[in-house]
Amino acid sequence: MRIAIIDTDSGFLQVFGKRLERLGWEHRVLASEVPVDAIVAMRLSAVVIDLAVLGPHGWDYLEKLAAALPGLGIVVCTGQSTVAQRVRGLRSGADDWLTKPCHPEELIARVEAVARRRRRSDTRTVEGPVVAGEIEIRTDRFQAYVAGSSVDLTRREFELIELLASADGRVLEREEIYQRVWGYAMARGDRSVDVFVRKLRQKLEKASPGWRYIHTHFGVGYRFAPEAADGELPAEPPVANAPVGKPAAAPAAV
Amino acid sequence: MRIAIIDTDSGFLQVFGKRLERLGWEHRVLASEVPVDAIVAMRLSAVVIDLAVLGPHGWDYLEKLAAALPGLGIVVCTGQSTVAQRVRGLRSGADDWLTKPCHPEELIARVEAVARRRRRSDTRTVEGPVVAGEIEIRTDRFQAYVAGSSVDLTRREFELIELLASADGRVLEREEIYQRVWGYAMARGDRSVDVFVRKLRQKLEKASPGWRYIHTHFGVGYRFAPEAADGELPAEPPVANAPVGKPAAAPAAV
DNA sequence: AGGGTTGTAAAGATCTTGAGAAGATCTGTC
DNA sequence: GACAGATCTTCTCAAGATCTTTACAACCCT
Repeated sequence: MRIAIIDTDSGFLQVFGKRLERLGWEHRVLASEVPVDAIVAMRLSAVVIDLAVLGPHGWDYLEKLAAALPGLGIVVCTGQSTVAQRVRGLRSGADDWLTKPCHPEELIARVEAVARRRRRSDTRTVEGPVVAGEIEIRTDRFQAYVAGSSVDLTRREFELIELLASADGRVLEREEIYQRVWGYAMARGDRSVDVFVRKLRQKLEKASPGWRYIHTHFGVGYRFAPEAADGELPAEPPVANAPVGKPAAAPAAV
Repeated sequence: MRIAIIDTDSGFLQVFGKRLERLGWEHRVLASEVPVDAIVAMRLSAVVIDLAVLGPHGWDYLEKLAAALPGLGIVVCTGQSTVAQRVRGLRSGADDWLTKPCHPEELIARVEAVARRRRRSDTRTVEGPVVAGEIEIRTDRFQAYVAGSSVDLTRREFELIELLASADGRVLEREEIYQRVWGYAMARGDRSVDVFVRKLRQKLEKASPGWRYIHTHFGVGYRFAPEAADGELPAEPPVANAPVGKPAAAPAAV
């Protein structure tokens, strides 16, 4: 959840900001009017605006903002107001109007409610496809491709490779993998993860021979990292945290 | 605009009702709790609820309603309440919460704001005809054509193909399809989507043999992509998602 | 060398989908 | 208001995919 707050009321900002921190929402405070284009660039879920900060042309701004970003949630949180003002604000494109002083929890709940609606429209954030080695992982198709042709992964296989690939080179333990792909705790002695890693390796090997993608870390788990089979490492910068025990590729021989 | 009001406060109902008449909104007053299914059948844009009327299990009702009709606007308009209650209501699925006594104009503006947000999701903008493979989808006529002659799709069939085609190659899960075509949440075990996909395939096959349009993604859902049956792919760019609404490659074949 | 880990394979269980068709519902007409 | 036709739902069955489990071999580390 990414939101921006256009306000200058330091007390309000402090209380609200603290709450947002705790929720882990990315947020940004804007002390004054910001060009609509800039707001567009921020890719926000919602904005909280105190119309008083914007002065008389706040109405204008509201309309422009709403028109430019029909998917953006707009919550006006401002001081005392008349019914006519609130109606005007809502008609201008605001999704909600809250009067200060207000409880931060209520503001958050209202922002959530507004964003909930919004989310439904542009479901599934169109993320750029992830590319690793020769394979390309496309979340929007639940499938991986090599040179444009499908690797024919099943649902579980796809979710597994997606998880591994998104771990960005870290080693993932079986428990964690299971938990995140299957959605519940792994029973002791369950070998499902191993079995699926094998299936994945098989399919990847067939589709992209000459590359190794999934590496075993004995006694720990698996790590995803595209690696040309001939030992050519695709310029992997030595990240700060050296993985437990085995830093580089073990069989770096050759 | 069709709305329902679940309330018993005659004064409020009278004032508000009169205002609605003047606006020309279809509306219906429900004096007590009504089964969620009945609400579904009413095909509403929004409901206004006084939680006090429903008693202690109003929260439950709110949740059920919101879950069954994710697209329905829900505005709670009720007497004095605490912040905690409002937060709970909003989290349960209410889109807005207004405290009585309230000005009817504000209530209307809020219902409008909520409905506006809702409508945004099923954006039915008038776009030029979409062409995919041999078929042409004309939103303005609620019909698809091949070589100028109608494919004779029923309403649901049309809405389904329109949705799939507009997804631009993405895989859509059954839940999402159902939600967007039928307008409410899919019951577990409902096979309607499958049945309609079959009907669509049948009609498309008859009208445009030699092409495959709807592809099954086992365990996930369906994906729309015109594809000549002989394996000729109509030049589908491997990476980067093609811009929406671009028939593009379609006529390449033939 | 030995105990615990992992790779491999295959059988069996489970879940999904395609297909047909009966039943329910809607719509317009008489 | 009853009727006929179209449309939508729901149900069942069977084929097919996928997932889970089990067994055993190969492997790693101490």
